[in-house]
Amino acid sequence: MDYQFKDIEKKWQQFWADNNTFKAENNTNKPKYYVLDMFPYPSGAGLHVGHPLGYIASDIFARYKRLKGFNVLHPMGYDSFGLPAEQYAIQTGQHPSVTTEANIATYRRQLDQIGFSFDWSREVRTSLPDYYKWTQWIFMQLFNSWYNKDADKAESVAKLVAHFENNGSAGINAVCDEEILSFTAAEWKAMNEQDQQAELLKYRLTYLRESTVNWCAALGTVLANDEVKDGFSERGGYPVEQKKMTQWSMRITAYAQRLLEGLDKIDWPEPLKEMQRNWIGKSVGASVRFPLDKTTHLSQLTTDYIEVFTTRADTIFGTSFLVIAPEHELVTALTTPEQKADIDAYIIQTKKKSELDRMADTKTVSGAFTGSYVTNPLNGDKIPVWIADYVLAGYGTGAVMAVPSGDQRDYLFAKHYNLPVIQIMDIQNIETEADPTKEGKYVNSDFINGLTYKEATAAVVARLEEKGLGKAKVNFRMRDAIFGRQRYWGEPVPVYFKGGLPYLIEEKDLPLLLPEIDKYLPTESGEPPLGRATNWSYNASPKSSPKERTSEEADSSLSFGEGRGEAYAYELSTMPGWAGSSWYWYRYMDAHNDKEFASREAIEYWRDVDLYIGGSEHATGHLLYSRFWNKFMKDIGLVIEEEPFKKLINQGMIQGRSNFVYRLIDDAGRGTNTFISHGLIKQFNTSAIHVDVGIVENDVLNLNKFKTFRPEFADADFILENGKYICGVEVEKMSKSKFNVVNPDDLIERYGADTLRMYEMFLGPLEQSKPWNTNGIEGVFKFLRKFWRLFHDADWNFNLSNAEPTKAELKSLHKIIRKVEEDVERFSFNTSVSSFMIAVNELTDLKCNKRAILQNMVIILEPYAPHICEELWVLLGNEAGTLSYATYPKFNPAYLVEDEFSYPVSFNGKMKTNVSLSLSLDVKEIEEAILAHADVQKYLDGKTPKKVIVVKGRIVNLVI
RNA sequence: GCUCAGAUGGUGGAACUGGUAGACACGCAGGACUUAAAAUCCUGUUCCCGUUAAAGGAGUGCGGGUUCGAUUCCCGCUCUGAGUACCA
Repeated sequence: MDYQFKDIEKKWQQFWADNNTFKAENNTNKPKYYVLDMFPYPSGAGLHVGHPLGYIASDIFARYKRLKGFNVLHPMGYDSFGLPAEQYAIQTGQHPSVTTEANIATYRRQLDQIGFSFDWSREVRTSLPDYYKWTQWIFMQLFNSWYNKDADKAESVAKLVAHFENNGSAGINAVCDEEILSFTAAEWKAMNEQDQQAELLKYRLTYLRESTVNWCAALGTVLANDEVKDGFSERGGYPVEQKKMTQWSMRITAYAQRLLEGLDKIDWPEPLKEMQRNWIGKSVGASVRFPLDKTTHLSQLTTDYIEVFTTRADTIFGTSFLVIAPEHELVTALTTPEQKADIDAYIIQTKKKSELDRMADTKTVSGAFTGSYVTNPLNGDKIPVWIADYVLAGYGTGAVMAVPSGDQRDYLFAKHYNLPVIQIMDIQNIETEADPTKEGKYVNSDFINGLTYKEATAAVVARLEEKGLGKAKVNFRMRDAIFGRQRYWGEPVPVYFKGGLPYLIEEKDLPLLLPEIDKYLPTESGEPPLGRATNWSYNASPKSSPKERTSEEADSSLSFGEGRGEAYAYELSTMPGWAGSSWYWYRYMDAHNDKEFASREAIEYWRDVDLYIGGSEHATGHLLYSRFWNKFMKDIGLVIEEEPFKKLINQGMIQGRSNFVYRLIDDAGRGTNTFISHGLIKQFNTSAIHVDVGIVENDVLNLNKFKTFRPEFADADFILENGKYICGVEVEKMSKSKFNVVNPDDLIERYGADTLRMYEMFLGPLEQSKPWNTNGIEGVFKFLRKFWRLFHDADWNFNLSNAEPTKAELKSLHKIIRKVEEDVERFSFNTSVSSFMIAVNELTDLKCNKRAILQNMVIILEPYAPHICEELWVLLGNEAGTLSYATYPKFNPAYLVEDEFSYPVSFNGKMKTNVSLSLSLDVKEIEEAILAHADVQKYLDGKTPKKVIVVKGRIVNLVI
């Protein structure tokens, strides 16, 4: 039989499913290997050819490792809480769980037909109660922990309380809110329960705090910084504004330094690490206190100084004014009566500016003088205090010392408002712009005059510390992560409120189920959708989704919780999208455990992810939060490894490749029904129209299909070139409206899954972004047919010989063994596809039909094209289902050694000739034989070369 | 603006630590088989000059450098893509 991919693929997919062929064991003597994909959000659109790219790569690697004798964990699941299902629910009333189930079914069908070796028995879905039970449980652990800076790790709040009871707040060095109280043990014990809880909340790793959030009115929720792009929501592109709200936050900043340091120990792409480093944004500098000038001031001030953060403490003598953010807490107190009108007007003007305006408008200088002064802490100079919106309230202390000679923004501000510009370096050129140089010696700088940058910085910081007016300080750009969303379709926060303070529900009551509600919209009073819930309940039986829950199961219902305003009520916001994905790789280790998130034994065996493949778009979201939760879980002894993902590969984005037809425009400017081939459009007035890539092959339009593409094209005319209509091409995002979505189902229907898998790899380097182009897929399909043919005779009978392989056949085999091993280990899958083609071409030329060669070929090819290989494996007489655990053939270099070798000979680096010699020669003999050769003599033309260079015993260069 | 990645035939791409640039595939051209088409197979295919064949020259975005030898290393520039943005 010819290669019948449809029958073969269906048969083996069924076999793998029926026999749990890829089920991973938690107890074996084999070494473990954990290959993880970023699990998908099951969207309604299903998979396009870009989605499986990373999954195919990881599947090849997982299958390869299995053949190499590893116990491989290669699971898949769904990140199934998310906005689109909820948006759909608002529009249609369809419960999000129903939409989600349907989408998952589509995803599963599409994934199955590509032939992945996933262990589906470990599937997870973040929206199921038996999963989010543990997401809630981890939230509770975070709530019950604080960060001890002295131990540099998270510790339990119980320990903190014990310390308070014995020693008061003294001796605690914590990452916490700024306005903590200081108290003795006796004072602590004298506090009432409510005050104690309020104080503890300032230490907890997940805590409630009023903060400025990114509010998206259209989505009715807050968004994390990484969910906002250019002032618009990443999902949906709605405007986002700043708003003060009381929100759950995660104290990720406690881990800033460890998140930064950990990057040096993991094998991730450098650009991705760089993105995380920038996001964490460590800057080393000093905080400096500028004492307020009491002669100008103003009784309501509660502080004696303004604190700034600077990375250039050495420039302090160049400070000619101070700028604080318009939102700074001291603004009102600092404003003198004469300046009040100016300041108020400026604040109103700033508030009106949207985030977008502020960004578009970075060149305009604006600000206002408060009327107050501070003094320079080192020389007592009187310095005016201004407000301006180029200073951000959220970074550092929200105040800067302005050094116009060294900072361009300060320079422009000083020029605009006629403030002094003080030169501080002898070689500084400040005629037209600021010069931030660190070269040269200081001038106009008191006791650091004449020093260099290095000496000066240390001297200034030392003097500030001596005076108690400053100290060296490290600042991070990263903010604590907002952890609440005003949405329905997410994990309920396992918290209720009493007296306005949050308390955890009891662990034994987990999970707190997502209640049913009548409408998926905020309440009339503006509460999140969960404000509508009247039937909160605990403890669903495993596997049930909210929709499937029966009334008996819900009989532990509690009927309070109308809203946060009640004396005793549930939290109404839900967790953000990243909650469920921040620990899911541990659940795969022990997916059905209902006692723990994963058993200790499972965690000790699997430990961490050896290889993680996914897109770089998660660099500052999922990948950062996961590292954060992992470090926390390690601190409290839940897991073993400091970093969760040892090696990470980013697969590139697959872009769309759009095709265009060109409609002729008539003299009146109207579109006609005549279409011009792409090569001829310069001669006509045309307009480009997207055309479905499905009716175009190799950029040639199928005219008949085009006529049925849309009714108005039914009687289209064409102006052709060489009898063909050639379409235009452009690379764009893959999207339905551009008619450039290529569906894997169609390709599998036409060429089969093995061809699709190999073609996706053949397309180019895994990590590189590239447009999808189906044009070359035939080549891979032909290759698989040739491979099939190697095992069959002219009448399609399976026909192999047991004869001894020839030397040439063994050479072909061992070349490919070595090549594929090298390629897979360095994730260069595209080049190994080419090497397979070369090997099969060679074996075809040799008319090879030797069992000893071809059985090994089947094993090597299995990771790439598993279906055809399974089929051939059984035809070879092996038991079905044993291929995945066959022994990978061992490379033997002896087969590649040749008797004679053709030495390329170059003259002054330019290739001129080849000389065939016996391989047994040593370097000296090669030199002599080369020089004696007639062709070489001809090129030398009587001259003697100055030098003869033999490289790696293979290449010869003569220097004349 | 800053940071990072990249630029190789008509196209996707290969060349691993500096050592025969263009593997492999698509496309294209020609041929075989066929009544014909499809399928399959064979040959050619970087550019220029030339041709019966040969021989020669140029060539990895641009300009320099190091080296016997550079797609690869160094310096400067152009362009493209990604991330980030008043971060003090």
